[in-house]
Amino acid sequence: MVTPQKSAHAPTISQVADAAGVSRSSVSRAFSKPHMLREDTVQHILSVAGKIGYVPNHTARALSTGRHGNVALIVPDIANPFFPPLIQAAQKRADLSNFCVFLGNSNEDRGQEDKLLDRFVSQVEGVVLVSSRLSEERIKYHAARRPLVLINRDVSGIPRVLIDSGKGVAEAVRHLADLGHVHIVYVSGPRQSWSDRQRRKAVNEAGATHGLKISMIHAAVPTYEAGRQVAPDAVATGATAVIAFDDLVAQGIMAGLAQQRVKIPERMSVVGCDDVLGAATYPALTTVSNRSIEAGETALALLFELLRAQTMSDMRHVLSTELVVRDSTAAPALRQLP
Amino acid sequence: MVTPQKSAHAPTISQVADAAGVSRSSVSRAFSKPHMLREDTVQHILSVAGKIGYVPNHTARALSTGRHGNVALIVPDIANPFFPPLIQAAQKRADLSNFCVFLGNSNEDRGQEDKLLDRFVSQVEGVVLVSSRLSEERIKYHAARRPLVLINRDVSGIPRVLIDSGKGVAEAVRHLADLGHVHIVYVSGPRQSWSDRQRRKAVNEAGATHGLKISMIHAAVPTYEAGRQVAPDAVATGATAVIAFDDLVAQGIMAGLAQQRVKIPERMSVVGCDDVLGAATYPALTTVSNRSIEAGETALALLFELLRAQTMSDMRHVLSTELVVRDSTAAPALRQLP
DNA sequence: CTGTTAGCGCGTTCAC
DNA sequence: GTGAACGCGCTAACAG
Repeated sequence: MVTPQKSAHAPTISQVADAAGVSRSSVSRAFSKPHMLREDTVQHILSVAGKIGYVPNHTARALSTGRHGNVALIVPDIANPFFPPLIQAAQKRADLSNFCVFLGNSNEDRGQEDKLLDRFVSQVEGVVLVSSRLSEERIKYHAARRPLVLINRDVSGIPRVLIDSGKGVAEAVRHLADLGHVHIVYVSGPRQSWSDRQRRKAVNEAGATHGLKISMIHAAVPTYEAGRQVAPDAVATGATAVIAFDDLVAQGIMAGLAQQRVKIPERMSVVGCDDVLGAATYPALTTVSNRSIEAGETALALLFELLRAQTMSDMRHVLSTELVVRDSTAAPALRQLP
Repeated sequence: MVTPQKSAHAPTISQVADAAGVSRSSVSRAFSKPHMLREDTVQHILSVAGKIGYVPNHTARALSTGRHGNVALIVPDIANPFFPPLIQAAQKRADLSNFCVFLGNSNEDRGQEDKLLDRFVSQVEGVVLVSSRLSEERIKYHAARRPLVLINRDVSGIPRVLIDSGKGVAEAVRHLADLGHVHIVYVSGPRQSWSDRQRRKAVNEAGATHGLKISMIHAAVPTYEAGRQVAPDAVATGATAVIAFDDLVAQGIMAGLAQQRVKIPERMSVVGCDDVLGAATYPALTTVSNRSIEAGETALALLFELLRAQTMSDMRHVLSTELVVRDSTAAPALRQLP
């Protein structure tokens, strides 16, 4: 039998005070502002507290100070491999400042995101919204209630960290042009995605610069399966190289191509985005770095700065990306066999 | 400029009371026990509250009631694809009961895990520990402070949810035996892992049952890279099939084999575990299902039951697994070409 | 340096 | 059905 002693009330500050023969404020200080007490009284109090098994009550402290030592981190889909490293980094950074993080999963749903925010607001000091699906209006509403930092969402007036995949994608286009490709296809991602807009724009612009023909195909959702399904369409465009919205889609495309016996990279070059797969595909995927870890760290650093300064000029931190060349790209076959 | 109005205090229950011309207790009741008030006064209070923008203060309520509406979920490595679905499921289940979840990442470090627990204890009503690295003693200590449920850790007396991969692994061995394999190799995972012990035991026992020769190889960490590195060793054993600790290792092995031009499944069959990759490998990986989603749901259901009942008989919920046959296993080549 | 006095915002007795 | 008083555990003034 398990009998959690909920009733066996945890020791309070008063009990420690009595046992140590001091006032409650002294006990409080011994824990939060030891430098205000004499060295030996601190030791005495701490030892008595330890004996009794006293642990400061976080909730009571928060009610009194308004400081909870918690931040909220909301992502659209924790199962998407893009986010875990970001979350981990954010967590690590928070821990450094002795903060705990509430993780929220909006499930790509703005209603859910709104609801989470409401539930969190009264127990956190700040919020980080990653790839928010909220309207600008709602974002501003929440930002007015609590310090708030955005990742991969560009709302002027709200501190934000942007991963600019544009540069990396442009490099990818150039890389392909250098290899001798003259026709490439971009497989786009979610319409509402800020990132997709960046990438599409970069493909078009860089394509124009290098005089390439650009085709566009749309993958409804950024998943392996969606990628697999559009693979034939990609081949049908006549392009000799494909740039996918992200690595998952790229991986699906590679599988689809393999099914059709289209050799990679000989007959078709493939480029991913976000580098979430590492070299774990075969052939190893050429992709665009993501810097999501730095994004997580930076967002929290920004948030803590906001908390400290109480005010902050319109911050817009952009992280650049670059191409990571592996084995899924090569010169097009036709050029090699003149 | 951004100026979060920390000082623009959120509306309190008193302000609502004044504005609505009722006492504070009435406002309190309107939110927590509406049935104790007349229908129209509830409506009135609620509408006034909405107009003012009042939101009940979670912290104050928790201090008063001892109920926070939060649970802690601690995992060893959020970036391991095994956990996100579990976390997501747990979150969904918690949301159903209007609970928020604190996510903790122990980073495979028991010290960190202990520290997280201490930080969480005073702001959560219960805890779920996934694949805990803590000693039994510490687990029992924490379980005595708060209702606690374990996932993939078997400590008698503590409610626990176990994913028994043993059955699925046994099926895998049998599957290979049926295909005609007579010598297989198991690539093991972390020594401290409860799951690895289950799997190794199952391989040995099922191997004996079917009269197979079993070799053992150890991958220091369960990663793609570790798998890739041991691939040659797996070939060197002379086995015609390999069962890997998990899908990541299996994927690494597949890459390593491909480098050596060892065809899969013709020259070597590969079986993974946990089914975290879906069919996203090429060839699609035969693996053992994981049921981590149910584990997450069940653990939270158990926890809420514990919270409700205040006591619970020694619960040990085990989830069985099964083999998922895809394309990475086949009859050994030697048998096919007599 | 240390003790005293007020709250933080809310839920919960009790009377009315 | 509704209001007044008290307490949850702690910290922030203010004394001394």
